[in-house]
Amino acid sequence: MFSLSEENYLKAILHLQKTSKSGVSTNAIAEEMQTKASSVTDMVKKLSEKDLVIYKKYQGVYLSDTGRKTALQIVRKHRLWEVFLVDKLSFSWDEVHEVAEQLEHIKSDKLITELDKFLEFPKRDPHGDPIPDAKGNFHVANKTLLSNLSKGERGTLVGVKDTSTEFLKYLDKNNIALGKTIEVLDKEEFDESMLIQTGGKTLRISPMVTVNIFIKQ
Amino acid sequence: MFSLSEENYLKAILHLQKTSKSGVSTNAIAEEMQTKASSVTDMVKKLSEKDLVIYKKYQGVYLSDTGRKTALQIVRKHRLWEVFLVDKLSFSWDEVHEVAEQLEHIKSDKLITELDKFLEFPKRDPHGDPIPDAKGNFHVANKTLLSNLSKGERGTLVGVKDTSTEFLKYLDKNNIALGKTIEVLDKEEFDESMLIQTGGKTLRISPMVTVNIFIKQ
DNA sequence: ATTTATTTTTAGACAAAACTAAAAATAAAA
DNA sequence: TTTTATTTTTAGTTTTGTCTAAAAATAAAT
Ligand SMILES: [Mn+2]
Ligand SMILES: [Mn+2]
Ligand SMILES: [Mn+2]
Ligand SMILES: [Mn+2]
Repeated sequence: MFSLSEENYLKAILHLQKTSKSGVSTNAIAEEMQTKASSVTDMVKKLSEKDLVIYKKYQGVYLSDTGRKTALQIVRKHRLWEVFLVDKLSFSWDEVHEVAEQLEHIKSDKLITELDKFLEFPKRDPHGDPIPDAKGNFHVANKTLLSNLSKGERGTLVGVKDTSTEFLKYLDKNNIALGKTIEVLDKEEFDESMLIQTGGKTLRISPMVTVNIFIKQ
Repeated sequence: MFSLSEENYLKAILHLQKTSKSGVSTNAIAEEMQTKASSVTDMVKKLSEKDLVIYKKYQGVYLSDTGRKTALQIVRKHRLWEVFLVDKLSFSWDEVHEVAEQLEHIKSDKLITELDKFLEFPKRDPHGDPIPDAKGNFHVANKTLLSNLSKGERGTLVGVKDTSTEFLKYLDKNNIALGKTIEVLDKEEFDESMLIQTGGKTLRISPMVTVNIFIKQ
């Protein structure tokens, strides 16, 4: 259907449009895809030809309905494979992304239907992100950043914003994990750092950490 | 490491060199890969540059040690994925090939190690073909074609030579399956057709069938 | 409202992997 | 052993996706 490259562009645009009211800029896509702006312009023209995006010169790019649907199916595959790797093949959550980046491009409807069934229809991936269903629908959790909590408040860790290996390994090292309760024992006004309690331990974390953890209260 | 195309060429050459004492010809590769001879020459030069094959103009091509090793790892991945699809995702043996052709190119050592473990180190794929281990070693079964059996002889079906969907579906339809016992009730001299008994049924099969079934006596 | 800076697009080039058409080498036939 | 047929290689294109460098458009600053 679509090339590996086209699929990656669609996914990148889907990701970027969540954090911008207007169209997604050429430079933003280039940054996200680790490529050059001129390459982005070329590809965006091609996607526009195929009616996967709406594009007017210098005006940024928007996903069309089919473009959005296609992108959501790639995301679905990516996240289902991540669940597979963690639940069945004992990967840790910081090891799955690279492999899922490859697996998400395998073309087979039956494969993904059966994988979903085999995994017992998971609703979230190992990082807490929702898994779209076959029609592209998914449940958006009402979550907030840990940085928004005040002293004395508590909640459950339901997701991470930064999914880099470095960050995830840092969390592992400090016993901070998905599903665990976090309580804000203290919040330093000066640097916005927090003293938290989780997994039976008390530790101080910097704002770089608190703005990358999603909490459900 | 190697491109998808390079990997497919190596696999094709590995496959072809089993049935030819001398070097594998350009035309044979072209036929196997559904491409043109000129394309093969180009790629063979490239593989030769990378020391994956030994190639002298007009003399055919041979796999080098690293070429053979690489090809065997692709075969290993292909067959492990086929086992996964049949054993875990309820694919039938005639549906797996196309998907395995894609999955065999996923690059991750951990993935294949863990998959092997998850499947409990299978020795053969759903078509009875041996699965090379991480070092490229595999067990060659002493099997013979059903067509070589005489009236009265029997054996177990341990493999198929033709793995096309059409052939496999024909076998399914007639209750002929891997692991089942087959007894030759009669052999017609004139057209080499056979009357066989398997799965509690008696049926007559043509030589097109008998030369594509491997038996262990 | 100009000037300056930034972003985006165009123009031209390149590498990978395929193709067609023609030339060269090898194999088969006369 | 010539002649003919087949196989293989070369030469020149094409497509996809990328790049650099330069031009054009938009945004920011004076
Ligand atoms: Mn991921
Ligand atoms: Mn994820
Ligand atoms: Mn196969
Ligand atoms: Mn097989």
